[in-house]
Amino acid sequence: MESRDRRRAATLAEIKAAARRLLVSGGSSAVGLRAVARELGLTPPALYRYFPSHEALIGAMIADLYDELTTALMQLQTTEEVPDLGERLYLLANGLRNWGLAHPAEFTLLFGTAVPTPDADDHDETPGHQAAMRFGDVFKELVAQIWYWKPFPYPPDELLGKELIAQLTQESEHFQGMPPGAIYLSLTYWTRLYGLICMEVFGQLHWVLPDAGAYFEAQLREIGEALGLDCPPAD
Amino acid sequence: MESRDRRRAATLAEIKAAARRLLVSGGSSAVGLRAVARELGLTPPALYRYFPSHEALIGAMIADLYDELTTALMQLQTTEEVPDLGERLYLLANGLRNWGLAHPAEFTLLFGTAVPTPDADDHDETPGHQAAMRFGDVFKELVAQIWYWKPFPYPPDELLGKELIAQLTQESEHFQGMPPGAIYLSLTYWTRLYGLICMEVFGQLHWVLPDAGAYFEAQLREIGEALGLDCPPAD
DNA sequence: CGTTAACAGTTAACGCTGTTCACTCAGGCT
DNA sequence: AGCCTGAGTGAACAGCGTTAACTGTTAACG
Repeated sequence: MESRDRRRAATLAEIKAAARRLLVSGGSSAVGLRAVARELGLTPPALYRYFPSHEALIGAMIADLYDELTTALMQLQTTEEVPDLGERLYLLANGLRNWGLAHPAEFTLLFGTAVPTPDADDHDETPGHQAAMRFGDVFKELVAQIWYWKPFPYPPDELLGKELIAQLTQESEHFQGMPPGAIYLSLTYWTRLYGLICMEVFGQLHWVLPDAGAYFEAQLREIGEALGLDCPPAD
Repeated sequence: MESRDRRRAATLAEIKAAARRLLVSGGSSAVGLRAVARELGLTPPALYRYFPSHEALIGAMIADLYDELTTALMQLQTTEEVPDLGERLYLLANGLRNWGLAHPAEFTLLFGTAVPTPDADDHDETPGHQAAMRFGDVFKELVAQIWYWKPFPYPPDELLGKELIAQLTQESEHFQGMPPGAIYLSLTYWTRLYGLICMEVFGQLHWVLPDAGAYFEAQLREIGEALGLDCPPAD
């Protein structure tokens, strides 16, 4: 006999699975409360035993997607033994890109939606936010590893300005004590990667490059080189 | 007495104005057909005299927003006399950023939504697509001006790979005959700008930098320097 | 000038959505 | 055994995009 909580957890998983299915097949607008209920052979109000609102369901799905992406990227780096840190950066970047291209609906939900500002008063810790931070940590960790394995050259503080240096210094603890200039450079490459992948997944790059694969690789090579890693050569 | 077409054009403008108002105040989901009608004191079916569907209304709004952004950026470069091309790049980049920060809902609608792939068969020329291309041309033009004013150093072809070079060469005509390496560099900076602004507007940067202004300026300085332009110093 | 046709706009309705309330009914706990 | 929690249902409400049939006004044409 299945324990009550177990049954509940099972249906909860089924709900999220159905929601995910609808998201993939029809985009975020297709994942409606009624549609999910229909998918499970339930009546709409039944779902309110599991989620207080439609928005909460979407939020839970976002958190799950972040976690899925995070573990997928981490596995990509650990399963295949990769002693080379350059290879790991390459795997991480390509993994993120491939995930986005393979799951455009999910990617759009995670990265193409404006997240409400934390309001600065109290960091509203929704599950989605926490999962997003865990996702960011993957990159931060790798970057710190690269730094402490072989420090890379970074721009002098004068170029960045006092204010930015101050802000970056405050973030130093989250980057395992890296100097602000190195954090700046890491951030630069992170935003470059993000912009690249967003533009490609959102189709914003089609107008100039029908296939952005080669472009992405070149960018990756450039970044790896700047970080002092040896990357596979072009062609 | 107002001509019939004039009255029609007027109401059409009012509809789009109301839609815009709703977009600003409540995000894209607030732009409903019925809500727009309510805003104008009309009944919902009346709007079908002006737009064949709700989606068409949104599409028209997207096209308008692209055009508004495009002309705003062009005016920014022409009204104030700016002989210096570095200043113009600075104005363009900051103009785009400021527009995005000032109009997050509109920005999200334009850049945070996956545009359906052109299907490669026949470039479906919706008004939105055309307007998006006009927007892209602003950047292409400025970059070409900078290039022909004072060519900037670009990476050697060996670093980019044959395939990418071939793709970029094909786009050379849209960049006024610039060499592929220079197009590559221009594209690099465009994607960097895009990623930077997207991350900031979508709130993806809050987690590491509460105020991305200084960071953005440093990035801009870096880009300007690489293009051989003199930019204002930090602080 | 009078007729006609096009057009803006309305009312009513359909099926859809998220959400709430009152209810049933089975399972687990004391 | 009896109660009670909780999963699930049915009916209903308001709002959504959309369609059809209808009204009145207004421009155009014989």
